[in-house]
Amino acid sequence: MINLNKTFSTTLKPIPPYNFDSTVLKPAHYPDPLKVYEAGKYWFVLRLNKKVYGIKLLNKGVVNKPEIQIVIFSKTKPSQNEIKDIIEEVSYRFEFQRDISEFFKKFKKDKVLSPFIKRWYGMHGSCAQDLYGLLMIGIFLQNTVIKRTVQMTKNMLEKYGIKVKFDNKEVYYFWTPEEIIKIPEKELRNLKVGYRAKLFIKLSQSFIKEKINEYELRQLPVEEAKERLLKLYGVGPETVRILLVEALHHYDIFDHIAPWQQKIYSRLLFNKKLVSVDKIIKYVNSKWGEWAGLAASYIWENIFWKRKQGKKIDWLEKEIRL
DNA sequence: CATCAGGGCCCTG
DNA sequence: CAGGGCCCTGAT
Repeated sequence: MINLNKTFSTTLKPIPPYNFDSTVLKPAHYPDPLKVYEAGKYWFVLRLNKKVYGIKLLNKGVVNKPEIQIVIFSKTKPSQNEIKDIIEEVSYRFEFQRDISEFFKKFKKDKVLSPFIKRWYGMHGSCAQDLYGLLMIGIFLQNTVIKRTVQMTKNMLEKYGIKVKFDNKEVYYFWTPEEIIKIPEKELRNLKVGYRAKLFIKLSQSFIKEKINEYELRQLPVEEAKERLLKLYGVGPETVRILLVEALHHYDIFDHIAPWQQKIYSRLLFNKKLVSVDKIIKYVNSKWGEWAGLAASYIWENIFWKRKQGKKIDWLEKEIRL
């Protein structure tokens, strides 16, 4: 267990509109011990430049005049440069400086989208993990049910991850690639991750050897980033979609739908049980173009927020199998 | 008790 | 390009 103390705090001003809660928390995600959320508050662990920080975000503003207090917890007092790097990284992950007002201007009167925009005005995409961390999550999701995904995540984090205590919260984060490649595959398999054990090792080796540079990937156009990520062993169309949309924040891609998602989109967009994947993709892209990915997320997250807020949606429960 | 699909992907033929 | 196999687990 790593104990961290409060060492720095400041207030940031994201570009409006910025909706804090719907940006930091994505109820469509499976429950994990990687963050703690309370209304207007968010705790997570940041691994940056070989150091470990606890980060607390506090909503101090409103959607049209957003202010976020960021509190840094660390072992030693961070230097000015360290602080600058941390703030830059957190700003990227939560899109404090991304102006998406164009999206709202363009679609506030859109027949389909307008009610969702009204409800979640200022919601951005976000990802508290780095690319490597999200990739690990992507592997946990492969070819299984959510219950087992949750179990595998817990097993692996408790054995090989780091448990960080700060601000009276306990939050986990992932191991480093360097650490996990030293573990024999058999030992990983003992944690009931199955064939994924091999993937964790191979992928971690790729991150070290091929020097997969997240910062470089962030600069690439979506198709180029996609091409590079698909070269990774164990990364296919669904995992790459997760990485592109969440870790690399691409709003302009909507080209893959897994079967369980197909059922949900069919209901949400067409009010039908099952519409072909091809038809859904064409519909979303033709309607919302370069904003297709973000538009889809407004419709997608909305139903999961309703669920989180206690609304019973029988057909949805059947599809997500928690 | 046995069988099987599941929030994919790789490999083979 | 289709289809089998992979790990394990809860559901049937």
